[in-house]
Parts: sequence; C-alpha cells; structure tokens
Amino acid sequence: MRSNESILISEHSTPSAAFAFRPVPKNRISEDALAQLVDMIVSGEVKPGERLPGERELAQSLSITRTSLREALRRLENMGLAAVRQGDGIYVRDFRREANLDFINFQAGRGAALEPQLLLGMDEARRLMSAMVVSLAARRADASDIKELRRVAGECPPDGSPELLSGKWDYDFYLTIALASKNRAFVCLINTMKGMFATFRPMYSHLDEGRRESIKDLNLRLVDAIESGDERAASAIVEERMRQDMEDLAKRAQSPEKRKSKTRKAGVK
Amino acid sequence: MRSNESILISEHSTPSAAFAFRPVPKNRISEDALAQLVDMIVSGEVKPGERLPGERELAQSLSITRTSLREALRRLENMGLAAVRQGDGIYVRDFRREANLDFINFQAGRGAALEPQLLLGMDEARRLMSAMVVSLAARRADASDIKELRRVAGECPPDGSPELLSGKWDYDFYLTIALASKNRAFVCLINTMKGMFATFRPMYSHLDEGRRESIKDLNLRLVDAIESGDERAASAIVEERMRQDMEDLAKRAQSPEKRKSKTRKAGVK
DNA sequence: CAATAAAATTGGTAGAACCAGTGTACCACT
DNA sequence: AGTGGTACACTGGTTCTACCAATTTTATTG
Repeated sequence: MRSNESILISEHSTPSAAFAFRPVPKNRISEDALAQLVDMIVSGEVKPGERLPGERELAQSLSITRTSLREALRRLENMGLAAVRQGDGIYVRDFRREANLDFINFQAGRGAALEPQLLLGMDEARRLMSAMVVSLAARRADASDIKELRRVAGECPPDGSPELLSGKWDYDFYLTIALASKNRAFVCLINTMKGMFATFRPMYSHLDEGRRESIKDLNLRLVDAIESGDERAASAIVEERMRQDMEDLAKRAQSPEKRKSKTRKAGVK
Repeated sequence: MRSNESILISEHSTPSAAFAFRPVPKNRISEDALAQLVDMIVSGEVKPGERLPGERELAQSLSITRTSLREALRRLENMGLAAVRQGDGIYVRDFRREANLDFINFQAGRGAALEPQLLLGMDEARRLMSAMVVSLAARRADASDIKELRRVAGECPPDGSPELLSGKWDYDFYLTIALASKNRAFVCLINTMKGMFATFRPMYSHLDEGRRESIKDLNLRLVDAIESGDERAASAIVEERMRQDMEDLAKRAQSPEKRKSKTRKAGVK
C-alpha cells in the first residue's frame, strides 16, 4: 500500500539543507504551454478581442498535443485571459481589466516580471489587507490560536537567510493569523496570494539589515498585541512596518538611476 | 471569416427584451465532473490526506474519459483541493485551510450552498475591501474615471428588479471603482470575486425595499464623494450601508426561526 | 541484512477518430 | 425583398488506445 490517511500534504521538504530548492521543477508540458500563451497575451503579441488559431493548429505551433493544450486552456480561461467557445474559437480577453488573482499568482509563482505599477498596487493591497486580518485576529484569537502563532513566529528564520527569502515562512505566518481571525475568506485570500510572498520578500530583504529589531522579535511583539486584543496596536505594527517598506520600494521604482553601481539588481539578467 | 478584433467579450445580450434569459447552459463534462469531485471533498466523503482512486478508475466511476477527468483535475488542484503527483496518486488536501478564492468563486458561481460561517466571513471581507477600494478611488480618480463611474451608476437597474438581483451590475460598478483606484491588484481581486456578487445581492434584496434612498441614488452620491476626493465620506457611505446589511444577515443567520411564515426563502426548493 | 534490480502502479503525452455546436453561403418558398 | 430551411465547412468537446515517465513496491542478489 501507499501512503494513506494522516499524511499531510505539505509542500516543503526542507531536509535541513542550507539551500532553498525550487518547490520542484514540476514538469508538466501544459504548464509550459500555458506560460507561453500567457506571455503572448501580456506582451501584446495577440490583442484583446482577437481570435487565436484553432486548437489543432495552436497545438502544432507549440509542438504539443491537443490534449495537453486543452489542459492549459482550462487554466488560461480560468485566469480570465481567454474565452473558449465551442464551434466558434478561442478569443483573447483584455487582461488589464479582466484578469483575476489566479493570473497574478501564476505570474508571481513562476518568477515572471510583473509590471512595476502592478507590483505597487499589489503591495498596497497586501498592506491594507494584512492590517485588516491582524485586526480581526486581535479581536477573535483564542488561547490555542495564540499558542500556534507564537510557535510559528518562533520558527522565523534569521534575517537575510535564504529560507526567509523563499517567502515560505511569510506565507505560514500570515496563514496562521488568518486562521486566528476566524474568517475563512481571508484564509482563502492568503492562499490565493501564496505565490506572491516569494516575490515580495526579496524586495524588502535589503531593509532587514538596517532594522534594529529582528523580524522574529517584531512578529513576536505583534503576537503579544494580538493576544492582548489590542486591535489598534496590532494593526499599527504591520501598518508602520509595511508602509516603510512600500515607500522605499516606490522610491526605488521611481528613481532607479540614483542607485548607480551599488547592488545592480541582483542577478536575473 | 469570423468575428475578429473590436469584438468585446461581453456576456450580456440584453436585446431590449423584457425577460431575462439564462446566460446559456454551458455544458462541459469536465465541469460536471469537477463539481462532483468538489462535493465529495467538501462533504467529507473523502477526507484530507486520503488518496483518491487512480485516474483510470476514477474516470470510470464518473463515466467519463480520462482526458476529461484530467481537465477537471487541473482546476481541482488549482483550487487547492487536491495534489496530483506523477507515479504516486491524487491526494485530497484540507480545504478548510488550503483552499483559495478560486474555490469559493467556483462554489458561488454554480450556486452551491456555502457554509454560513464562510458567507459571513466573505461578506466581512467584501465590506472591508470595498471601503478600501472606494477610498483609493477617491484619492486618485480623474475626470474620465468620474465620467465612467457616473455612467455605470446611472445604468443601475431599479431596486428589486431581476437584472439587479443577478449581481452583474454590482460587478460592473465595483470593477469601475477598482479601475478608478488605479490599483490593478484590486481590479484582479474584483474579478476573482465576480461569481460572488450573484450570491450576495439576493441576500440583501429584501433590505432594498425599506430603504429610503434607491440604490442608484445612493451610488450616485457615492460617486459625488469620490469626485470631491473625500476619502472618509466615500468609504463611510459604503461602510455604513454594508454594515447594516451584514448585521441583518448575521441576525438572520443566528435566529432564522423568527421569520416564521413571512417570505419563505423565495423559491429554490 | 543491505544494496540493487526488476516489476507493478500511477500520472503524463501522444495521436487519431468521432461527436456537437457555430457560422456561412446558398436555395426554396412566400 | 424578405423569411426560413438546408447543407457544408470549421471549431471546440469527447472518446479510445497506446505508450512514456516517475514512484512505489517487491523480488533478487551480494
């Protein structure tokens, strides 16, 4: 028999290795095809309202089978990027006003370059929503929630460590807060944004160095605020911290020329 | 040739007919299969961590092909309800803490009964986020945004009309506000919640009757507040309105026995 | 008993055939 | 001229069968 029952579907293996592996380069040809289709759409290579080639021809162009292409199309229309209609064809939608969070999550999850304007917007949304969730958690968290929060907060990797940069810990922490808020809608929201944590954390990593207080200590203080039920104090902590981060990000986005030969964007190229 | 370019992918036909037709019974066997799988999971028929039958067997159980089943599985794992691993099998995940908004949207979109706790949470989230978006819109909307907002607000169907109950107008209005907020992340968020508008609107419909101000007038007033750039006033309008609605909903959810033979839930049955 | 290799199981792809809506053009009828 | 019907080509939707690839299990071997 295979693994059965009581097997948690955790996606982190972390075999105590010092390096953070990719969540698994899960090959799946439909994913690659999907990525190509998304690129075609966001790059403007195909415009909104336009009709794509038929599935047969499209599959041949991508050098895959129609079967695999169709699996990709299901997600493509699920992201709000395309409309597939039987007997008619595949139509490109206006991703600027019809795409949904699944699209953003997909882009962030594969490390695609997101437009600065979108990044700022997402960060703004993240900041506002985090404050909300924390506030709710402060109002409703019970003893077991606090215990769990403190446990996760205590597991926070040291500042600047690659484990922290992976964004996985951020996800765990916010998910725990959302669970404590007793609002399952926020839990779903956090899960939807899962792929984005890995995108944002590295952006602020350089800020962590100059911080007097370690991330772990800061968040432990946040848990204290939640435990005492002080909504204002709790939300203020995340508000203040994130506002600083965002302002810095905005500064860098607006005037990147001022950072001459300093850090040079760190790889990617 | 077929329709090409400049063809908006609008989902409303409304040929000035007095009757509202169904949006089309979009068949797609993978959708049905998906619905069944989702039901199995949320009903607890299969528990988190458990391993489902293989694709071949599962397909046979559902009386469909493996191909169609796989298209359903792609979305199932996309919702966070299952994990599919090659050579291993299909595992059920804990939807209570791993499901995302795509899941909620799917459930709401097909009219599935959502748990009261989840409904309240979603409504709470909707209220808070609406206030945020409106606030941002008040801060950043330009002349053309105001013009568009006023146009959409003016198209608001009369209170209680079936068109309004469909939730489509709510979606259009909030999407326009999100566009005015200049924050594309919120636009995506609204799109993600698209399927939920049809779920919530009917819940509040009975409140519209006793309202002194029609929905259209209320929202036109909201647009005025946005135009004047008064964040507090704008967010206050939606906050106040939605808070009332939610309190009433909570009241009904907690003590539904007090509504004896009054309106009797209106159909469904 | 541990390391290794083979077999069985399961998901992933491929390819072709056929079913089911859509759109178009053409034709008969009014 | 206008209406409705009809046949045909085209496109997505579904089915089948066979095979590839990763994982687990079992048997084999040193």
